[in-house]
Amino acid sequence: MAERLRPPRTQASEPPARPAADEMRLRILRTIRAIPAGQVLGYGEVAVHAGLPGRARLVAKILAGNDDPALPWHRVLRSDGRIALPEGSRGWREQCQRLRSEGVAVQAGRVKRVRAPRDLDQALWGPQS
DNA sequence: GCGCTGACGCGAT
DNA sequence: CATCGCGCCAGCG
Repeated sequence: MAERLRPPRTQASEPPARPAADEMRLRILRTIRAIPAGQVLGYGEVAVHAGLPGRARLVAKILAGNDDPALPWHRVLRSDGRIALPEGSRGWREQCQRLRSEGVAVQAGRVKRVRAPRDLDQALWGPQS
């Protein structure tokens, strides 16, 4: 066999998985659809649950271009519990309303967490205690 | 192929 | 506790 024309990628520390664009897209959408009503999740957390750690901005990108009205996009917030959309914008108001209609307490565009900031991973999943 | 952008995250101030 | 700055990562011109 001929030598490898492809220089070896130094596998010092496992290379981050890079699924195809639509694959990532599907995983992210699937994760968001899995968030139960009345609960919320951060962009970064969605990415992690989708098996795509570090792709919080990709999650945002997907949501920005989403057209599916059935997608519970309103259950996705920033890691600090704040709504990501520009305050006062149409989407912002809509998100507040949708969350409240599910029993989520929203104040000043922010969802109250049950735990300390460090436990967001868990807290975001269960704001209802 | 390069550089800029963005519904982000997190530590520092 | 509010802001700022810098890092990350794909998508897109």
